[in-house]
Amino acid sequence: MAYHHGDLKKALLDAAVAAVEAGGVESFSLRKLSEQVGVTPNAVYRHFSSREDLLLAVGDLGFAQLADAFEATSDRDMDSLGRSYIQFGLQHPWLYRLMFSGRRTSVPRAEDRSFVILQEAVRARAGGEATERHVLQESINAWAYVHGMVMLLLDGVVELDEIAFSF
Amino acid sequence: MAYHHGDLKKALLDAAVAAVEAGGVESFSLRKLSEQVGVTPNAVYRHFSSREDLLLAVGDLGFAQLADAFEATSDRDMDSLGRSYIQFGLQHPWLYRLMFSGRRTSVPRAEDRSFVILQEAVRARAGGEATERHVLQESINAWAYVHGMVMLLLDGVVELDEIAFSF
DNA sequence: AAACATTGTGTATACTGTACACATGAGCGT
DNA sequence: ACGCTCATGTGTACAGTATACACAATGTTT
Repeated sequence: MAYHHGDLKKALLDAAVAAVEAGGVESFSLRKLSEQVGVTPNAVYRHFSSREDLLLAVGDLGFAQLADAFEATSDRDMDSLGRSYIQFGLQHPWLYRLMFSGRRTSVPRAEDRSFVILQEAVRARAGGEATERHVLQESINAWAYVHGMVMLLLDGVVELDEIAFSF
Repeated sequence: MAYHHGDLKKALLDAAVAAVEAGGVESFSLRKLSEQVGVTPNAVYRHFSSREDLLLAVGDLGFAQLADAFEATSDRDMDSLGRSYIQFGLQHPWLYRLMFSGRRTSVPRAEDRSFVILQEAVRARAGGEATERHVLQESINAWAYVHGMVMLLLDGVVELDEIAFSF
């Protein structure tokens, strides 16, 4: 048997992301995952303390990807950022759901690159004379708006062609 | 053994709602549920074709409760309705999550009492000369906004005292 | 080469949803 | 009142799940 897989942790994470994106959290199984990677179920426990811990890591990876997509948007006005955000959600429906499934007691924010970019856009639009609290509140409002829109789209409550997205 | 429980279906549904509200979908177990109600696990299958089917019914019940709360709001302007909506979400965090967990291929809307009330509020604010399409779009926007806000609150991303909720 | 730590395997357990055959008893027609 | 029928429950069984614990294989350090 080939012990020492190479970088099993990364392999597991990648496969886990793929599995979640394919079928969602509910269909995700440690055993199936380990079999795919070609390793015993228990091997997973050397790198993650539990299934839940692994899913948490997958979620973090999702947030990182989202931040990447955010940084990659050329025009950093609120409208463009909003569209990027929604696009990401639609491209990674199950991963996005996992990120906001309430597993983590608190989703990162201050440390989050995405939120910083959003706040800058809000500040830019406000035009200089805006209190920090106002910027924060408007950022939250904007986030809530696009987040809700993604969720409604993912749930099939609304269709893309019937929404009028704008700030 | 006491066959014919009386109204087992209702008893199961009630207990299921309670279980979901207590610990969320992931901790929900058919066996624990049946034990609580005092019946064999398989008895459940006389009334629901699967665990998933049962959870779907629980979700529907959640939507009905939400509509009740919506109808109970005295001032049916958008602000009051929005606050009712958010309050419901915060009072039933796990149930609310279940309702928007993507189990149902499409969440009801046209048949939904809540959405009708929302549309009336939007129409009232628009002041008469608004196309139906515009009313629909604004309703969706409003829904996305409050829905996203509830989700961010439930996830602990934002706190109640730092949001500035308004339309 | 020998000792040690890391990272995998093997075995076992308790729990899950659910399929299938059977038992119970309520409500009906006679 | 009797027996038939059928809805609604039980009993048994199975495959799949996460995961705890002891052990084996490998990589690393001395």
